[in-house]
Amino acid sequence: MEREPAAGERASSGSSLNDVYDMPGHLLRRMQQIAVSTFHDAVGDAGHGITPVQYACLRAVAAYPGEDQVRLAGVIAYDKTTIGGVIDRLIQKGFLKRTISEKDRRARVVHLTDTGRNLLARITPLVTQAQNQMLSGLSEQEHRDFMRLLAKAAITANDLSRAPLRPID
Amino acid sequence: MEREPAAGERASSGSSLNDVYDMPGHLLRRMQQIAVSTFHDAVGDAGHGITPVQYACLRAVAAYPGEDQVRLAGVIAYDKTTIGGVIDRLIQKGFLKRTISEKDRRARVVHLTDTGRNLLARITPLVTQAQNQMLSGLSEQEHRDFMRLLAKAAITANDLSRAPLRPID
DNA sequence: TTAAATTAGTAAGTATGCTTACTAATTGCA
DNA sequence: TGCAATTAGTAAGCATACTTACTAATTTAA
Repeated sequence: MEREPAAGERASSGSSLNDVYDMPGHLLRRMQQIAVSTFHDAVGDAGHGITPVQYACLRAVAAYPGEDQVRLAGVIAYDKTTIGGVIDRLIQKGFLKRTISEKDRRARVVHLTDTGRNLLARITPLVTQAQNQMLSGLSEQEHRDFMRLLAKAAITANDLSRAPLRPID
Repeated sequence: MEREPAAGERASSGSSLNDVYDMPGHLLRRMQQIAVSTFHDAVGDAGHGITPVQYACLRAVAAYPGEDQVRLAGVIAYDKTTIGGVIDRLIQKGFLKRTISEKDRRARVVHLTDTGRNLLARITPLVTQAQNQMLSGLSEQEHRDFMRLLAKAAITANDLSRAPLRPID
């Protein structure tokens, strides 16, 4: 009834791409999963239910106040439809405000509220702590090497993603 | 009306964690985004709409045919509620079949169909190609270093995620 | 200068990836 | 043995993260 899988279809214990565990895609998904977990563990109730994506969005608005949604999306490499919903929820929570641009009536420009600014200042140290905890299995030298290679890979592959990073200026 | 952000809240151009771009969480999210894009670009129509997550699930079933959903989830570090939906869609597409376990009537055991096995064999080379393309900005030595550090980080931080890897055996 | 092309944003649809809460089945222990 | 605790799975809810398709506003170019 049930055919056994061919040898090549089984997980190998070798070190080539025969094993899912050796695929960058799998390991990157794992690390992202871990990043989200440690974010929530570290920020906890201090974040009023803020998510990693929402945190990055607040950072982007803090760095570029008064920018429109498309440009903010570019700063952190979000899809424009994604950032719309993220901003909706941050407005709902009282951390952002959105107004129609005076220069271009299609565009909506975004600003932090005082509450949003306070939240950002309050949780940023917790986020930093989570970021370090996530890589605590690496030595300091390994940590530096890893970050360098990760940044290099992300920069050179930037245009391969659907929502590339588009820096302002 | 609008208070300007304090200096510490602006994106710095330095190299510490003051800048979102230097945070592992941001870069890992970026690389995951890139991984998903390159997967779809490489697999294209040959995959019948298969996703990276569905692909990993098929690999897990190929490696461990006849396992139940919880153990399959553990093999690839998926949440058990996530893998339920993934398997639903793979059954819908005709790549998997699910039956009630004879040993434990709570459990559902999963097998590949012939169609699923064929798909897996057909697209695996394309997936491998995508995995390499994603890291094509790194030299061969950097690629090896990166993979070593990525695997080390993922292994040591395994229990920090909500759905840790739980190998069978 | 007006029509075409582009751009900003939203809407609807699908697939992760969690959370909490629940049912049903099994296990363990007093 | 019998009841409590555990376990497998699903359901419902929410937040990314994309896709395609659309409206409205602005730019470009003939």
